[in-house]
Amino acid sequence: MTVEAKAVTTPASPPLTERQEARRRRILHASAQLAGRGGFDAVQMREVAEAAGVALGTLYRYFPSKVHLLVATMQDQLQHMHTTLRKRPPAAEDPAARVAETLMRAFRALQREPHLADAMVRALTFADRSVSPEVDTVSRLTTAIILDAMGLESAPTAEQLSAVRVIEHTWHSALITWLSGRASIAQVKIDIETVCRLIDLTAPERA
Amino acid sequence: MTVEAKAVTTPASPPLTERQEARRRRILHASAQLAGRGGFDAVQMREVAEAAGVALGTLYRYFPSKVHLLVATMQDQLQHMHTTLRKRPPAAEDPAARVAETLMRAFRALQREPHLADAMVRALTFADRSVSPEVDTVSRLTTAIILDAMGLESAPTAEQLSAVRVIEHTWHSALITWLSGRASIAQVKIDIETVCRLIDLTAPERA
DNA sequence: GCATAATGTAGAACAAGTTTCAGACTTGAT
DNA sequence: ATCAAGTCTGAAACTTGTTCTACATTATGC
Repeated sequence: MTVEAKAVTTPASPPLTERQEARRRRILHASAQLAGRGGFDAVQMREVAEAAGVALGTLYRYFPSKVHLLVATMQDQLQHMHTTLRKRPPAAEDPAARVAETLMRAFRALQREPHLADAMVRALTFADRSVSPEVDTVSRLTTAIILDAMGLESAPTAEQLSAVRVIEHTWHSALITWLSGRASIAQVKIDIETVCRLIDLTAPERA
Repeated sequence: MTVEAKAVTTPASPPLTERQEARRRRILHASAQLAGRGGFDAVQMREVAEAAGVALGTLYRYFPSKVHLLVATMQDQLQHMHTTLRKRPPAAEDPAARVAETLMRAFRALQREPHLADAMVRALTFADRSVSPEVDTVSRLTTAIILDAMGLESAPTAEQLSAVRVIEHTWHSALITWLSGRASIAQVKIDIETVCRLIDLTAPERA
């Protein structure tokens, strides 16, 4: 039996009423919608507010900046992705290949909505300290997805966690180079496969 | 005798007059100056123009956007870094350690000017397609630095180039996490050392 | 049910990146 | 030396993220 990842969710500061939850949802939906065509620049706060049927001030109460909004959007999308990926776990045998397979699956999903990917990833890497908690949540989610894919029997070692961190770095940065047209899909694939080799290197057996 | 990296410079589109070269230099200096305290946000185009003693329109003729300006600033700084690093090549024996040592040295240099680092790295990862050529130049420079540090006897293999790409990804992304306060200096060090292990993995001897 | 604090709305106002434009200044070829 | 083309300047205008304000609506404790 493989290790279950702990639930990775927001701390849910104050409980929201139903209408508030609905507003929040409408906002995130509008955000993803606008991001879907046009990417980062197309997500204009006024438009998001209008599309969500909410005043600009309210939008800012829910998400204190455009970057907060887009990072929350990413969190939302990642959640979906995680459940989707869990449905059909990677087929490969060794952990490295499983992780590579999972990331490539995620990558193909992103390719279907490149503009949305652009908005989310750009926001993620552009986020400054004021967005750290939210970005951290996204990071934990990503880590959970990768650890899931590894299908470990037991808790990961410190070395393995380091490898996962590096994989995450590569994942984000490779996405950026692809989104900005400086790397091909094939190149991203190679980069992912290359970095996943670190997993073999840090397998506990080899100590 | 180790392989000499080819010169990595800008294509130098139209030759600039002396006064233009001086203007360009003043602009870059002002940019680095302002970035040095305050980071990305402190680099305000009007202020750069004023500090450089040029009109706003002129600034935009030289650098078509703030991101272009900051990426050019990074290019400039990297150039310095490269020559500085070359003066004292890394002491370690194996290539992986040499690269890690070099990157850590660069990292320490950045730590001395964290705000400047912030401005440059944020601009680099935020850059969209319109800045691709400039970002590419920065990337080639970084690659050159890493290959230099490896101290190869012969031209790098495709595998080694992949490893270098991944190292670069990790380098940028790790810097981001450090700059946004989500990773400690120690953590960045670990990440760098972890990813550098890929170099051993791709050494031609092991084929 | 009511007082009140919190939340939401509309819209103006502000900040900084970017664009535009008319006129002055350089430069380079003749 | 002169004319044309290209460059620079100063200043205003425009765009979009963000903040603020005055007022309406909703939620909550009593």
